[in-house]
Amino acid sequence: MQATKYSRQREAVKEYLKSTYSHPTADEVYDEIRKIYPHISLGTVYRNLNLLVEQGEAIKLTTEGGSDHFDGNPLQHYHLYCENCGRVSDIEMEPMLQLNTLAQVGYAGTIRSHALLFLGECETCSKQKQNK
Amino acid sequence: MQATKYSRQREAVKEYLKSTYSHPTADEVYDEIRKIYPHISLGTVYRNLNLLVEQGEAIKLTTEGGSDHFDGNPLQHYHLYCENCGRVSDIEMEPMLQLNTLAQVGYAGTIRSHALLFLGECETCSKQKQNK
DNA sequence: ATAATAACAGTAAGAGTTACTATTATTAGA
DNA sequence: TCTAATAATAGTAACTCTTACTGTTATTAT
Repeated sequence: MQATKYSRQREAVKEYLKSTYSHPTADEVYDEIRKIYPHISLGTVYRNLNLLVEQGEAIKLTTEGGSDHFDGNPLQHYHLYCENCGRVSDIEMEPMLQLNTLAQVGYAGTIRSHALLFLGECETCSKQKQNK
Repeated sequence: MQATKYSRQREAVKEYLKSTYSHPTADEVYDEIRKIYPHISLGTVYRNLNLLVEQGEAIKLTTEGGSDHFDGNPLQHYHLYCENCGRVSDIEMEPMLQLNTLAQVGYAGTIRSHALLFLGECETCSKQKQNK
């Protein structure tokens, strides 16, 4: 089997993800980590992000905005995708596990979980539009 | 301004989308339409799919599975993404508009709508696993 | 019929992500 | 502490999905 070896690059990726609420894309993580490890490669960032997701340390968020976003908080919670700036922010709302049950009624397959993404505008973009 | 001209290719794409529940990807639409118009180009399929979405005739579904899926039923409803085969199927369940309200509580930005995607296994894949 | 132009086919290019390869870092054991 | 095994890396190439470009064709209004 494949033992996981320590690496400072992975540690840096993990630390950064755990320290921010910005839900960065792989590219944004790359830009950030390069401040500490200027020679880190984008592939390493992707590999480690995916590894963290596999290990349950992070979550991958697929949006309509092209690139995936990553969240260092693996506890189930919901997000808003800002249709104006593309940023993702946390929504403070209880997980609605009953949605799975409701969906299962009348569905012949198996519901395992759900991904709920709110669409609209983040605080910053909302305020900017008000000032016009 | 840009008047929309008729085209048989677009009509074929629209007809196919309206006639199926398979939630095809652009590539699957391409394969289907080529049976009638063997020289249609993939770019034409993409252009028309996006046009139909803009016109409110179809919906684009972004999943973790790489390519987007398209649905010719523009009325709000939910879907299941099969984590086994990648197919998308309809979930018969009332739209939960109250989710937007719940999310808006305590969120400083603007909630406009939501995308709810169930994850699990479609009927076919569920049954296959039972038979093992 | 003709002229204007939207849409097309075919192809190239772009974005995001993963795969490959030679080198480096980590780790377990002598 | 040195050594051998090997996981992880950097750098780059390749891949998938999607959009953009260009010369040609189809549609539409006159």
